[in-house]
Amino acid sequence: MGIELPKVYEPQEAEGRIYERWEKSGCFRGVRDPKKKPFTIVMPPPNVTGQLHMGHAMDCTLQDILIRFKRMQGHAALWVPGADHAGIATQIKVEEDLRKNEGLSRHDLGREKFLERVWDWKERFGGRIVAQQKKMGSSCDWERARFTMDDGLSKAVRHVFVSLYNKGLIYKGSRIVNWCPHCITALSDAEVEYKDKPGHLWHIKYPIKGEEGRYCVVATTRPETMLGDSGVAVNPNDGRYRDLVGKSCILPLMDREIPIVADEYVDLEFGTGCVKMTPAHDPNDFEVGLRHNLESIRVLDDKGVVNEKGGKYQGLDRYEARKAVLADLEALGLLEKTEDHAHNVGTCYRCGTDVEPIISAQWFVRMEPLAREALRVVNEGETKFVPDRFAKTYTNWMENVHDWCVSRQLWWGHQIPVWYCADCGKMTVSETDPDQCEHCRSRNIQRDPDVLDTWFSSALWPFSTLGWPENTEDFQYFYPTDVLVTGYDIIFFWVARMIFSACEHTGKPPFHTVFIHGLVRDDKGRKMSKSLGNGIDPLEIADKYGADALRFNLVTGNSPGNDMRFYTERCEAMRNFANKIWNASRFLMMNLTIDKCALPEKLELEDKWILSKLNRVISEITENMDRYELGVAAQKIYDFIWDDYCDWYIELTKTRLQGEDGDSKVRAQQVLCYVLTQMLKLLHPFMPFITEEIWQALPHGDEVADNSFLMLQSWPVAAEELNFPNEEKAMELIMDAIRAVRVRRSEMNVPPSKKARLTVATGETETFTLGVPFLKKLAYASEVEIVPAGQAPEAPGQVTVVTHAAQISMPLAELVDLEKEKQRVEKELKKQSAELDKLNAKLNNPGFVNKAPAQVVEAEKERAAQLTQLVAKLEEQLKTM
RNA sequence: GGGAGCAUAGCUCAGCUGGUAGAGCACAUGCCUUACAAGCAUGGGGUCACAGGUUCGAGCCCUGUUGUUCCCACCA
Repeated sequence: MGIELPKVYEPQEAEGRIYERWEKSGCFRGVRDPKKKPFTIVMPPPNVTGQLHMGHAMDCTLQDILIRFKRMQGHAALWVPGADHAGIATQIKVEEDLRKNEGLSRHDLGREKFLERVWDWKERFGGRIVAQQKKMGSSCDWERARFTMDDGLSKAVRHVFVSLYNKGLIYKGSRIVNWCPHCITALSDAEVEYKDKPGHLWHIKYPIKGEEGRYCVVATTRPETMLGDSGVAVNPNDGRYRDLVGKSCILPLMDREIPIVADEYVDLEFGTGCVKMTPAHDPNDFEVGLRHNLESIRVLDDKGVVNEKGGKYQGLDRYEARKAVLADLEALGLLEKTEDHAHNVGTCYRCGTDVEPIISAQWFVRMEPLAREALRVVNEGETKFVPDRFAKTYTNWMENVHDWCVSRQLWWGHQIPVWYCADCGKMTVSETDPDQCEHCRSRNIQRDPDVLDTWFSSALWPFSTLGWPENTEDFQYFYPTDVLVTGYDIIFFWVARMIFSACEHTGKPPFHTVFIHGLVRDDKGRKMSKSLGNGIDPLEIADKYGADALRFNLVTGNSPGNDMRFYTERCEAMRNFANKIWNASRFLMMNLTIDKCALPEKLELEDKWILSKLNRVISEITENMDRYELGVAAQKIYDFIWDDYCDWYIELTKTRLQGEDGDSKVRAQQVLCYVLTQMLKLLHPFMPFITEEIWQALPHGDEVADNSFLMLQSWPVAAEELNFPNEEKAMELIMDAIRAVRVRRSEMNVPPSKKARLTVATGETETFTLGVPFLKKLAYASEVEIVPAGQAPEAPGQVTVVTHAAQISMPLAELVDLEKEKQRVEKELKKQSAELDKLNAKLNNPGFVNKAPAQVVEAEKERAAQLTQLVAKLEEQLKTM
C-alpha cells in the first residue's frame, strides 16, 4: 500500500469535503424500509434567523451521535431538521434593521409590506444556521427540512386551532395577562422571567370617607397603579380594620370614592394589612375584584403610558407617573413612609423590559383537560426523561399550569383563523379563509389581527413535520418519534407543550424519551450571552480544532443534565486525540501489505489480548449508548484507542511488523487493521469526520463496496469466540513486568539508550518466554534470560524488581545507592504487607465471606494470593541486600 | 414558600445496579525510542463538605447540618 499521509491531521481540509460526499450520496436520507425498525429524532428547530451558538452545537452533537449510532445498528434512521419562525425575536430584528437603515417603523410599511420584508430576511439569513449545522457534522435528512411557517405546518396550526376551538379547549377572554410595553404584545406565563430587584414599599394614606382625620394605610410597590384603584381590601379576621369593612375611602389624587372590602387573600402579616385593589393591573386584585364586584379601570395603554383614565397624569410613562404620583402624595402629606423592599419583578424574556400586568382580551388554551393526559404519559412511563429527575420538574409545572395565553399582538406568525362579523358580532372560526360570516352570511367580516404564540406551532413540530394532519406514509412509519434532545431551559416552553399537543391530536405521546442536557457556560461558569460578550463561537472552534474535537469536547467531561464549562484547552486535548488516531492509522498504512482487514486463523498472545479487550469495550460502549451515557462511552473509546491500542498493542506488534516478511508479519497487520476498523466504527458517532477519512483509506476487500461509507457500516458486536481470558491474564503479567522495569529505570534515571540484560525468575516460564521480545523492546533489555522461580542472580551487582509473578534482575547496581534502595524496598514491603493484612482480615471475616457475592470473594482471594507472592518476593529481596 | 442540582487531586470534572478512588489540564523527572514532541516513559498530589445511620463492606444508599447554584410560586 504505502499511502503517503501528512504527519498532522488537518480537519479544516477534510471535514467539508467528507460532508459533501455524504450528502451527495444520500447517506442522511431517512428511508422507509418495512424490514427495518424506524428510529426518529426531530430536531429542536433553531430560530430561522439565528446563529449557531454553543448550546446548539451541543444539541446537534448529541442528536447526531444518537442517530449515527442507531443508523449503524441497522435502524431506518431519520433526523428531521428545520427552523422556527420565532415570532417576537425575528420581528424585533427586522424592525430594528428597518429603523436603522431606513428610519421606518413597521407601521410605516403596513402589515403586508412588512411581512414581505420578514420573508426577505428569512431568505437572506435562513440558510446560515443550516450551513453551520452541517459544519458540525449533523446527519439530518435535509430534504425533509421544515419551517414552522411553511404551507404544511401552517395548515397543521390552523387545523389544531379549529379543533381545539370546537372542543371548547380554546377560548377568548378578558383576563390579566403579562404585557410587554416594549414588544407591545401579550406574553404567556412561561415567557416572563422573574428577577429580584431592589424596590420600595410605599405606605400611602387613603382618607376614610366621612371620618375626618382617619386613614387606612395601604402598602404598595407600584404606586402609579393607584390611579386605577377601585377598592381597598382587608382580611376579614383582622381586628384592626373590622369596623372599616363596608365603609369607603377617598382615593387620593383621583378623588374617587372606593369601597373597603374583606377578603381572605389579604395577608395579616405583610405590610399594613390594607391592600389597594387595582383589578385592571394585578392578577390577584383582578380575582378579588371579581369576588366583590369591583370595577376594572385600566389606566395604562399598550406602551405603558398613562391613558385618559389617569387624570392629570395622562401621557406620562409608567415610571414618570410613579415619580409624579409620589411627589404629589408627599406634598399632600399622604405618603406615610417609604421602606426598602426587594421584590420579584417579571421581565420580558426577549427584551428584558418590566412586564406590566394588564387586563386585555386574548385567546387562551384551556390547560386542565390537556394536562391530565400529559401527566399520565409521564407518570406511567410512556415518556421517560433522562435524567429522570427532570420528570419531576415537568410534572410539577404541569400540575400547576394556568391557561395558556396564545395570542400575540405581532404581525410575524400564524394569524389567528378567526373572523369577526361587523353585522351580527359573531365569530367565524375556520380552517380555510371564509368570505362570509357563517352565522348571518354577511360579507362584512374582518380577521383577528393577532398571531399565535410561536410555541403554538413548535408544539406540533414532532408530527406536523411528518405531514400531519394528512395521514402520510412518513407519519405512519416514523411517528411517534423516538428521542427528543434538548436543554432543560425549554422543558416548559416546548417539551411540555409538545407532549400535551401530541397526546391531544395524535393520541400518542410524541416520543418515548426526552434526553435533557445542560447549558454550556464559559470558563468562569457564567452563562454565555451576547451582552456579556463571553460567548464562544462554535464555528471558530471547529475551524481551529475541527468539528470532531469540538463534538468530543461537548460530549465528554460532564454528566447528562448538568451544565458544563467550556475550555478551549479541552478542545486542544481532543484535537490531539484525533491526531493520535491519525498517526496510528498512518503508521499502520505505511506498513500495510494486505488488501483486507479480516482476522487471521492463527492468533498470537498479544493479538488475543487486544481482541479480548476489544470485545469488552464493544459490549460496554454499546450498553452505555443504550443508556444515553454518551460521555462514558466516549471516554471508554478514548482510553481504549490511546492506551490499549496505541501505547501497548502497536508497540507490542512492532517487532513483528518491522521484522522479516512472513506469516507473523501478515497476521499482525491483519489484527491491527481489524481492531482499527472496529475502533473507527465505535468512535464514528462521536468523531464522524476523521473516522470516515481513515476508513476510506483502509483496504476493505470485496465485502465492502468501493463507494460505501463508514457511516453506513454496521455497529460492532462482541464475538464470543474472540474472548481469551487466559491470554489476557498472561499478557498482563508481561506488561506488569515491563512496567516494573520501567519504574526502576526511571527512578535511577537510566536513559532508554542504555540497555540492560534482564534475568526473569518466574513460575510462569512459558508466558515469559513468549514475552521476551516485548521485554526487549519495551523494557529496554539487551538480552532476556528466563529462569525458574527462586533462581534469580545474587546481589550485589543486580538491581531487582518484583511483580507478583516474577522477579526481574538487571545488572545496574552501580547506578544505585544501595542504602536508599534498601529503604525503598522496605517501604514497599511495608505498604504491601499492610494491604495484605487488610485483605486477609476481610477474608477472615465470616460476614464478608458468607454474605458478599461469590464473584467478589473470589476476586479478593485472587488478589490476596498475588499480594502474598509479592510480599514473599519483597522479603526475599530484602534478605539479600 | 415549594422543588432540584452541586460539594471528589492545584484547576475543570468523570465515577454506571454499593466491592482496590479516575481523566483532561497543570506540575516534576527522563527521553527527538524511524506513527505521533499535538508525542513516549515515570512520578508527586485526595479524611471523596461535615455529623450520624444502614451494610460484611459506603464517594455511591438513608437522615440531618453547612456552603453553593438553579428552577418554580399571585404575597401587595
